[in-house]
Amino acid sequence: MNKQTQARYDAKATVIKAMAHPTRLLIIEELSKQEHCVCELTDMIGADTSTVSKHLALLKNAGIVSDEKRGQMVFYTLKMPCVLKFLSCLETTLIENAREQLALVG
Amino acid sequence: MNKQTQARYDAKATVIKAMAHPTRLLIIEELSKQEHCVCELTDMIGADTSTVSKHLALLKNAGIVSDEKRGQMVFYTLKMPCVLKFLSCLETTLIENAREQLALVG
DNA sequence: TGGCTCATTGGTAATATAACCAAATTACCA
DNA sequence: TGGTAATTTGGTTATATTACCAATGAGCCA
Repeated sequence: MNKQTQARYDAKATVIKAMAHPTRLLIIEELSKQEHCVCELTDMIGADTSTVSKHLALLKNAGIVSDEKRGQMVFYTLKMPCVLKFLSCLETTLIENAREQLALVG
Repeated sequence: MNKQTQARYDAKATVIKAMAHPTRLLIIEELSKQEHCVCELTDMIGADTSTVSKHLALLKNAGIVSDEKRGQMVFYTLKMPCVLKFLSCLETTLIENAREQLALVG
């Protein structure tokens, strides 16, 4: 395979990998409604602050969210709204898949 | 967090995780053009057959592709066309991100 | 300044992923 | 039936991911 083509697949995979975690999906969906500081997200998620911070750093690195420091707090915003369409398509597909499974069973 | 909500995030993450690999993205894009047998995909990818087979099993398990055996060969088909829209949105975002990076430098 | 809160970074251990080789399975055909 | 090709499965090793704790950095205010 072409080197440039490979690089493009790698770049896309990096972004998708950043989405590929339940906690980070929750973050994305919450940020799609409104911006949040790390502390709010930490409350919602119920994990250690450092864990949440690392998830956010990963999302930021992938270009999915952006951050802004205001006072002591850091607010995160969703930067890539098109991921939402995908997530809703995913939801639909999951429901369909479940229906199929059910049909197989009886 | 709610147990059911958590389960939904897990299910979505599973599908996205299945996409989160350069080789599997290549497979998805190729299958979006037409069905392919494992041997054809193996040629394109240039990895061991067993490696490709495992990538395909993962995609199938996630409900992204489906397979059909015809003779000795197994043909794979894309089952979730909406992933393509997402990939093109991703492409756009990557270009935008690159432009931003460039702007920061020069 | 000193102490408090919010957030990030470093370290470590447990788990998950991914590649290859080897072996097993399935279908075809001489 | 024996042999060959296409796939899958099992095993192993190297690497990546993730969670938590501890320590650090940054901003606020009494």
